[in-house]
Amino acid sequence: MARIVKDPEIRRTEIIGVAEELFLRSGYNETAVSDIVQRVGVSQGTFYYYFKSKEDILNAIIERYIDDIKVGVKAIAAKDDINAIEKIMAFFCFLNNMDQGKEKLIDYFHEDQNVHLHAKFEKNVPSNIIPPLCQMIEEGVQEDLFDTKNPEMAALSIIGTTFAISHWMYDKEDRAGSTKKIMAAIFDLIERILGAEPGIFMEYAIKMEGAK
Amino acid sequence: MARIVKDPEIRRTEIIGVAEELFLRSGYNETAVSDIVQRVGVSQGTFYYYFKSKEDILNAIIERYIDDIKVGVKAIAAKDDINAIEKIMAFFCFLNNMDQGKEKLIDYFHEDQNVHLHAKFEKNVPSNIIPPLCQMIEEGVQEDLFDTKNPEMAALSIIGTTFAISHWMYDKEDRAGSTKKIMAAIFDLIERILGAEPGIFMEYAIKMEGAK
DNA sequence: AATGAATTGACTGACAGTCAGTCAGCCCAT
DNA sequence: ATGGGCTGACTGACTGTCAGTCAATTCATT
Repeated sequence: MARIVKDPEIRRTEIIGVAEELFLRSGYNETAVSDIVQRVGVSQGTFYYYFKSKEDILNAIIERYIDDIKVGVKAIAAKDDINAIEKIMAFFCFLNNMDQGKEKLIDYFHEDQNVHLHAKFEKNVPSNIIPPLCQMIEEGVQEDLFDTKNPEMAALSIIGTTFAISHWMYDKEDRAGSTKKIMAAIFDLIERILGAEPGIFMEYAIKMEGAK
Repeated sequence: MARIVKDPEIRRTEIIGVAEELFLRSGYNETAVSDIVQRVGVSQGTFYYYFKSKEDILNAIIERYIDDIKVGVKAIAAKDDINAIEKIMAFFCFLNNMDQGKEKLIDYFHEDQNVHLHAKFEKNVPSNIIPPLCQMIEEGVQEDLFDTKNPEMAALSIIGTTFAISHWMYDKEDRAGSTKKIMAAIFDLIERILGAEPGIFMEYAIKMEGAK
């Protein structure tokens, strides 16, 4: 085959991109390293020059997602024109709307073939988003919007609750049904966990809806 | 090899038992089907006579765990000499103390090699324990111990919170440290989620501690 | 020209899964 | 009671696939 040398950075990114596409389309186990290299147009050896194993490239993909999240969340946390409640809401919108080109990440993850990807992702998310979320909560406590002794635990509880509910909704078939009702329930739970005034998140949601 | 015919029920159980042991000891990916059959003393073909794939036997193992949980939880839910708070606490003790012979399941699951097992497990737990947990919560609402409009969401939140915190604790090294403090934090969160009187879970915990 | 980094692709070993065939033990006709 | 037929548990050699290796080769730089 014609031998094309590229900047290692580019090559690496190229391989990751193709791997990601194939993993999401067909699943991690169902995608062979040979499928990846064929599509990139390099040899099997090149793959192993850049990644020490198939698992390794999966980690690299996950890391990219996590980095995207980190950047987005940091940007929200740094804003100074909105209060803690608005930040936490923006944070949720951001997480739920994260996509990978054409489709929502959250949709991909709930396909059964992607348990492995999903598990790795959820295992790594908390350590990266708890700190900024925690910071937002502390901010809210200072602003007297929230009342909690342990912001870290509250942050964990919110993340855990969100994961659990999103899994639950996916296993039910009628998930198209009542997004509104579920949002209300999540807001209610977050308010309780944070010790916020009942109904205040919904108020903000309506206000923000009206604003645009 | 000497040909020994056994009751299919026995054989199946035998194979599942060995597979479980090897998966937990060395991890799912690291255990070959040939390892399993060698140890059971049957041929490769026998394995595939009973299970349609390697993944299939993993599902069977998970199903056994889930069944154990179902039985335990049902027993707690059915008790009529304790109230909803005590039931929920009993439920947590039960989950945390579930073991597989010598060691806690929760410990196994947090070893990195067992992500696959763990992910499958957590994916299947909610649909089985939400209903009875939900029932306990409804009971508590009727007894005026809890105040929530949506017991199902509360149950999900509790499960999600518990998972998130237990993962979090495992990733921190200092987890031996302050079990007491974490328990207090979890109780606080559960009280908030359920709309229970602050501190009431801890009160019960102390009472129960004293009782034995 | 020499050095090292990038690339190749044929190769290996391991493993999941298959399949044609064997055999234990039961049932039933003689 | 006995043996022939039958079923379903069981065998193990075999296949195809795939992750990962490595010696050889080419390209870029100095």
